[in-house]
Amino acid sequence: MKWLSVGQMAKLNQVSEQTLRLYDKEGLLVPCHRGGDNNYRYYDIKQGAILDMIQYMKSLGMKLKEIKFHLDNKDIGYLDTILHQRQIQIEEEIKELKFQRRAVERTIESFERYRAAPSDGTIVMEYIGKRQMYLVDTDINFYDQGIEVYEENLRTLRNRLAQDKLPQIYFSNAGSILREKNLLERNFYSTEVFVFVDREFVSEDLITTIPASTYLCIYCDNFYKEKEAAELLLDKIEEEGYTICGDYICETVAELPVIGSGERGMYLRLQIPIKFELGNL
Amino acid sequence: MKWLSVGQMAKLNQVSEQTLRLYDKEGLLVPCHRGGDNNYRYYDIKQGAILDMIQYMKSLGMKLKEIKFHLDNKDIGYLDTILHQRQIQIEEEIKELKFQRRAVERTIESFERYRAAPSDGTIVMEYIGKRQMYLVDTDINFYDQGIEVYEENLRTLRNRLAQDKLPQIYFSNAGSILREKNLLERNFYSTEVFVFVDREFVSEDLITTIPASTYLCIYCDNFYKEKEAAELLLDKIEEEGYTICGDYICETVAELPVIGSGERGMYLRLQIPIKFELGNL
DNA sequence: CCTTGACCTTATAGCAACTATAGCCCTTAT
DNA sequence: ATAAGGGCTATAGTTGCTATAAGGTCAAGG
Repeated sequence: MKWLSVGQMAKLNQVSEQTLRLYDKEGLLVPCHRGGDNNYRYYDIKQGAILDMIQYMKSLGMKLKEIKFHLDNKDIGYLDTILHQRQIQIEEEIKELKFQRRAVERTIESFERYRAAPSDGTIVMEYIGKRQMYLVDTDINFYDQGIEVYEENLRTLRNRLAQDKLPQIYFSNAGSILREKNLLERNFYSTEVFVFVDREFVSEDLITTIPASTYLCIYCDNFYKEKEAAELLLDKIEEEGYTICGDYICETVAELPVIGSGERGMYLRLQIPIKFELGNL
Repeated sequence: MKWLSVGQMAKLNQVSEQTLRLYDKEGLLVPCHRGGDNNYRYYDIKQGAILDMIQYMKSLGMKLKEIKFHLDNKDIGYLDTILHQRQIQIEEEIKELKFQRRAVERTIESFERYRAAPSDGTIVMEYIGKRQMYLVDTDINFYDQGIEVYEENLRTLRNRLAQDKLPQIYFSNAGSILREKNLLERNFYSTEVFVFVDREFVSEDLITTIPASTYLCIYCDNFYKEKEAAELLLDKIEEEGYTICGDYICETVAELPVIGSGERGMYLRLQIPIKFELGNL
């Protein structure tokens, strides 16, 4: 029967010596012998089985103290319970990661769109497919009062998002909606903010769908210029004789991490859905 | 322009006051004003945008110091890099979790099989389907030298498993194989240990496949009784006139967390594949 | 005017599972 | 004699908070 020193035991089991000393101190894995004079730790190779058990339990998300309790009490039924708990936990973690994956993808797309986007003030016609949004009506018109109130509305949106247990990560692409009726009157009155979401990740009843349409869009790099840019857009629509056929959407194409002024650095795409009079075709 | 106190800012943004104070101290989010006399922190609601950014970066797996560096340096390209890194990382994490999910499932099954298993010494005939294993030849015969050498072989297996980047979690169901040639001569000589793995999770070239077969099995609750039990099995096969048609497998049905003696608590299923002579049908 | 309670301040310790470092001992080989 | 290589213990650092203590501030009511 040969004994192993900490170093040997550590190498054999791919853990650090420190870890073994810690496990000793915590009573998780006490070396089977201590050198009488030099006080060295000596392990039996068979103790590797305990180390396996510890690592297995650790991978199940158990804490060292739980593991110790476990090894001390040799309670087999308990492990079974933990395995089932862990199974549920794993499902949740996978779901969460899939959420995140989509959100990161979305952000990358958004950056790409930002890079490829026309410069500030450009007016373009774009066809935009059907979109889903998570919409919140805050009952507070932010066009009246400037960015503070808009921020407050965003907080509300965020909190609702949390309430409905949707990932905060969607929050990186917020926007606002101005209803057709107000738009036609050039009455900038909106109390509704939203984030775009994915149909497959969010339950039906929380979603508002925006139909596909051709939009006349203007790009805008500053929150304060939104109204002005939107007016330009409306002028253009009148000039060309297009017909507005839905709500105005102010979409944050990219939220920039550069917040020099202490305010959001935004790149906006303002969108008005239009259709053409027969004569224009 | 109204200021928010820590408490208000915290409530509005769903973080704790402590967290805000920490971010202040670390220079991540410094309140825009400090009350002259009372030294209270006062935030501008617009600073919520920075908090959003921080939380977003945090969700991307960045550390506070990295985030600070980032906010200080306003480096937009870097964020893009991080997003791509995070994407890869998420993929890996999902893969790892799927691995784990399967492994936990496997362990639960294994417990169930243990509970339903015949008692020690029972001989049963069982049909067992095709199985995949990750096999390692250690060149050291453990039947010669007892459990220490077997343990050493398991260490080798584990290290190879790690080398090939397979999840350690498979390790909970190890076993050994005794080749047909040696089996027929009742020569207990084996240098090969294995873990069962799932085809879909492990690349082809690392896998050894065991064909489906009818097996004569004996159950055994102790490592030291393996040889003896296996002899009984061989006796039975001779007695019944069955023909051995493959390698002997010693499978750990359940590794018990109960390690009173400091040794592995095992429940083994010893398996010998057989076919029937025509006359026996 | 004083108290009460809600709110703010700072500083310090705790968590979890290690890792890293310092300061020391012992053995063996050069 | 000394240097290398192992071992020992004790302590501090890591990360992003949370919790607590001990005290200052503020608005309202008796």
